[in-house]
Amino acid sequence: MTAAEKHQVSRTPASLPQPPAGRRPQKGGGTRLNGRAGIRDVAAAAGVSITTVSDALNGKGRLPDVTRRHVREVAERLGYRPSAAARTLRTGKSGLIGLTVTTYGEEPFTFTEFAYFAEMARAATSAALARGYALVILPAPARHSPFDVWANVALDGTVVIDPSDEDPVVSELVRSGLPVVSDGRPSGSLPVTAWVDNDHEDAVRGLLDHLAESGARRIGLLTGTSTDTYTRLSTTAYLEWCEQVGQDPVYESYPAHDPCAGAVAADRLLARPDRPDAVYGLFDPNGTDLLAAARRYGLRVPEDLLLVCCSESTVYATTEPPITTLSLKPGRIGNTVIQLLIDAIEGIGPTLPTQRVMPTDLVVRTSSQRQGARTTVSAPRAPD
Amino acid sequence: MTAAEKHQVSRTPASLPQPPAGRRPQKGGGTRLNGRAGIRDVAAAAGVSITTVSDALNGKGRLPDVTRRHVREVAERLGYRPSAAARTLRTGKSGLIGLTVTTYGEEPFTFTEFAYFAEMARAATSAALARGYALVILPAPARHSPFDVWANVALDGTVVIDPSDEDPVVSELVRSGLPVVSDGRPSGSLPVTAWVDNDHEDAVRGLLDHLAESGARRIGLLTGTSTDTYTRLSTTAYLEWCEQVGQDPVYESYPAHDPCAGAVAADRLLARPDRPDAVYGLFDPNGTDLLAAARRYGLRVPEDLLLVCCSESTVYATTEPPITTLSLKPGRIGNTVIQLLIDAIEGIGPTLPTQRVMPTDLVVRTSSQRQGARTTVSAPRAPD
DNA sequence: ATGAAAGCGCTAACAG
DNA sequence: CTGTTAGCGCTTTCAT
Repeated sequence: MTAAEKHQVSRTPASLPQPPAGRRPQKGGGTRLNGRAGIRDVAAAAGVSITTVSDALNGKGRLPDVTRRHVREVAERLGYRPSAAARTLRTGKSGLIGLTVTTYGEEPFTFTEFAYFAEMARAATSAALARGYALVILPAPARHSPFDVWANVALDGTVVIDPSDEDPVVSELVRSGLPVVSDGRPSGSLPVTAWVDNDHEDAVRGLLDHLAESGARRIGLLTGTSTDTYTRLSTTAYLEWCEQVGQDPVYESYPAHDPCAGAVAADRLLARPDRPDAVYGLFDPNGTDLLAAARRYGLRVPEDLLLVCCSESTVYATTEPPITTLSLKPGRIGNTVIQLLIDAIEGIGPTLPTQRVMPTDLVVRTSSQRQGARTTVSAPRAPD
Repeated sequence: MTAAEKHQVSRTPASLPQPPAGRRPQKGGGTRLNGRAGIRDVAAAAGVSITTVSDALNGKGRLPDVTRRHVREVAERLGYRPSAAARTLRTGKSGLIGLTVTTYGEEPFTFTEFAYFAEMARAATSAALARGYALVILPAPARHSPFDVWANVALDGTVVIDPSDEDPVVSELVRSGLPVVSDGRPSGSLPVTAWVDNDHEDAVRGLLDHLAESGARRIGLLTGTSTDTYTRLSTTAYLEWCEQVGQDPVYESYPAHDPCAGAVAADRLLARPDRPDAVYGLFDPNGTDLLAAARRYGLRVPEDLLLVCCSESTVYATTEPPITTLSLKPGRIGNTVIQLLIDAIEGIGPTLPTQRVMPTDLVVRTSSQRQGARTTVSAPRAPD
């Protein structure tokens, strides 16, 4: 006698059967699952076994087309929806990818706050969906958040945007064997599965060259006080470039996540005795702030001051004048991050770790083109 | 050593006698779970049963504090992470909430594309997280799209932004018993669990009054050709308002999801023989487009033309001149939607259906304040 | 106070 | 080709 038979119980509706051995409802019978049909209901209704149902629905076995079609029909008729939870438990794959962005400052949740994140997230979501995965938005690991949402979600992998040094959650995830791909080089020695980042140094050099082409003699930098790799690499590249062309560095730093501090720093930069005749701002709002500051000091852009900032915002196309921006192409990054992650999840691709450096895009507008400046482009620097 | 140690010693780890049928693999034994510790490993290591482990970790049973602490310690030491999949399967709750936005036009995925969605999603994510849920971004159900993703994720409920008429996925979800809360009144007879929306009619009346206060004699409208409730309600309110004050309606419609069409429509509106001296644009980009069109026709804002548009974008604070905007307060909506949905999921609150109408916010800037116009604000209309 | 056992619904070996 | 069976790892009565 099989276990099933042993547990078999008559489907007497209201009668209270004695509780011994099995309370299992009849196998082919009643509707469970919170009123919805389960795989066994479909099997019964279609007159096949649950295996056949599973195979028919997943295109797995080598069933005759008739059976397959029939089962699918019955399933449809019963409004059968397979339980994702059961499938996940069984297969160990949830089809879910976590997406986290490190929050700066006091803000609880800065997702979509900045054009960069918004676009990156959009692209990532889209790319994941295209490969059959969905994204779960998860909070940056605040120290001891109330619910540990992280623990309650079955993830196949995680994307981390701008992981901070030694991020505890990331290490934890990696240690537990979950693939983690980061947008931005991991600072410290975070052992991510892979990372994607821009070639920030190259971008800065290119844009400084562009400003110099436009006639800039002294280029200033608006940078951040934080130690993330973006800020660090960009600033270093600036300093090196200055040294190379023999210009004294002129820069102001401020805490990048403080919106007011940026405006103040922009002002400070233009108030200096060694006022630059061109400025590159590392952060999105710098363009607006610098423009405002320039106005206060009666500086015309681009006649008296050339301006470039790093931003994904479209507003700089319509400012007065339009401002040249460096785009990090977050969409491309989001897409790449997801491809890498899913490859890792599915065991495709190299056995890691992988890193991908993506190009940036300088969108040249009026603010960086001085009237009468040469428009020829200098030959690319020789690789040294 | 500690009480824990004592506990462990007194609890002689019962070497299990051979189970009757002997089919079951060793219960307290080896490490499964893809190399990670399972609840049974913890139980064995702590010298207790898996029940006790579960209770200890979930704060459920009435265990002595010592046991609880001991179990937690052991779990921590083994790096035990409970399987979310198993928990979900067992409890029927995943802690996951779906978030969908109906896509317009051909775009594959417009999530975060518009400031409204971005902010709404941000707030919703934040609110969900605060109550222990995470959001899963899901694609709008394109006609016969890979429905797969929807079927492969265990959802406790879903948020739908701007559901289209008779959205098949929504009906399907509702039919299968899943709570669905929509942002925006469901068009047609979509049987959502609850919905949240702005009082669009009131908003339009208020803003038209404001324009009239500022001296507008003929207010034009830039509206959409689509039939969604937002467009419909706003347009109707406009027409009724016109009738009420005895003004001939002056409006242009265009397909709202087409970015170029908006600029053209703005131009058309200002090119009319019965050119309005004030315009309200229903969609985000209308402000910029109208400003550009006004410039082309040599109209000064606000001297010759008053301008208001519905937008969440911050750019209108810094345009020349700054433009008055109607904010729908997407953050508030996102938060409310989530509260309603989680209440429904957890069985709190009214037995539905619920609907919540949220106020809007007119951010008055230069573009709607004609020089010399009265600045007093009319008393709010009495509730009728 | 603690443990044994029964599954949640599904998929994957392995028999027939 | 199709069915039987054994769990995936956890929560939960129920019995001790």
